[in-house]
Amino acid sequence: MNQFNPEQYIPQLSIDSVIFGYRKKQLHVLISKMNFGHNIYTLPGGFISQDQGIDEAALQILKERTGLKDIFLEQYKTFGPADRKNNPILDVLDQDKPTPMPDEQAAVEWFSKRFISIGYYALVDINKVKPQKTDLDESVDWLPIESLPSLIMDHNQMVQEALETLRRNLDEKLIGFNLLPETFTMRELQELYEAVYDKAFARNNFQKKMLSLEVLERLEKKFTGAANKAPYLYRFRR
Amino acid sequence: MNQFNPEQYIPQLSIDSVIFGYRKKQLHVLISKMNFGHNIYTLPGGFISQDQGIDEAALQILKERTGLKDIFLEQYKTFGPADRKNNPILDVLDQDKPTPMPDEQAAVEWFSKRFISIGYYALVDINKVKPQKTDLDESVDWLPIESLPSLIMDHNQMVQEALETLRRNLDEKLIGFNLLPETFTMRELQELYEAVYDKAFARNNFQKKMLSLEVLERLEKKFTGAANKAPYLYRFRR
DNA sequence: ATTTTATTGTCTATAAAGTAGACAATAAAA
DNA sequence: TTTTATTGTCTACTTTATAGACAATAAAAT
Repeated sequence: MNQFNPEQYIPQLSIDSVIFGYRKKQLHVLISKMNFGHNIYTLPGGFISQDQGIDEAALQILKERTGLKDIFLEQYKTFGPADRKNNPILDVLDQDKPTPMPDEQAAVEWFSKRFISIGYYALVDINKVKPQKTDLDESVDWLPIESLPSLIMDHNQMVQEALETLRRNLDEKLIGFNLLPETFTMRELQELYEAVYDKAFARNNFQKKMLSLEVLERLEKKFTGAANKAPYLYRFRR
Repeated sequence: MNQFNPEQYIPQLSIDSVIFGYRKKQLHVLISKMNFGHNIYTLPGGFISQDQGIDEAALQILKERTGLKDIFLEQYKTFGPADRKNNPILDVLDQDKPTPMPDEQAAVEWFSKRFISIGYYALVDINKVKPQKTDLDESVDWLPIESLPSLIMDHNQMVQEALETLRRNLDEKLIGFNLLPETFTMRELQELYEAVYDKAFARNNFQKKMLSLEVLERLEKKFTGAANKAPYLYRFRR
């Protein structure tokens, strides 16, 4: 099974996913560091099998990297300027050093073309994910979106536009709950919103607004041991 | 210059554009009827030259079909289920009847693969457009969006999703003016909004809202000859 | 010349939604 | 028992949205 064969995969077309997680009041993105070249960082991505739909392909990539199969996943934009080539990988292939690629010749041919990438973004409960490495990854880690390294090609821009899409959709489509554990306090929900919009919200009005949406189910109180009134736990009602 | 050569054009990838125009209180879409087969209707589309960015390619297609070069054009979604093939064209090619294709063999090979299409939508002043035919068009016409024929592949769905995108963006991005002539009355603007949302608006409040946006420049009155108060003309201030 | 008709521009009143300030309730430490 | 930090909610105020009303007016009808 050759990854770089146009008979099996669609050439010049890739899928890249911005996988969002939330931890310590910060949005994080799953980033892979490749196990060749020097400090080549990329978004989790892959190619489209000839017999897979694009949503299906994106979901498979997500399963491979996160181990999860029930995931919020949405296409947001396709990126395709004329000069969009994976030069860092080509450079490595040119250097005649061994790489983990099965067929170097096919890889060179494959990557020497310009690529168009369909961008997806995903929202996951960061605690449920065990980042999985593929053959080409040295490591796969959650990095805070505020301090990402320089990514390959236009991947930094892809993250930025995914974030803009998330901001547009968070309120309207009520998708923020995908980033939280099953139960959470109102404060935790607010802190998530503040992380996404990078902006403070008034506590009283935030609570009023959220409760008015009638999508939250109030559960028992959460006694944390802190010297103050215990907050209620909530669950997303679906 | 072969249209169906992967050296020159990206294989398995196409661009299709939903070109919106506005006339007689109705949204219209530019639809081409192909000059082979029977009643094959499609969105204006094309392929991506190896040396063109996707936005560039979409713009070129638009220029070819409308004659306009300054156009509101935006990508909205990419369509790519696994079984997305252009069967109607393949059927015609199979029939061994003459078609306007330059190289039938190359065409068969080209179209026998599954295609992924990047969807764009455009807003134009319908009066400025002279629909242009290509070699493959029998006719290119403005059809009311409410009464489109059955289009090829998933093009009807592409129109529907383009309309949903237009509805989401009309207010926020103030792009409706691209569908109107240089000057227009408040009633004409309101009728456009009503056509897009398929919904009536209150005249007094619509005017108040539009004026509060401070993007309209009030010009002289328009004397139509009608037996009533003459409305002001407005221009979009940019 | 005056009245009539259809439409326009804008005003006011009311309703709904968003924002800001206040305070009692409370879990655990002091 | 008091203190502290936080939570849940109330009220007042501001802004925005919705609904009803009416004078102004261009041209036809009288």
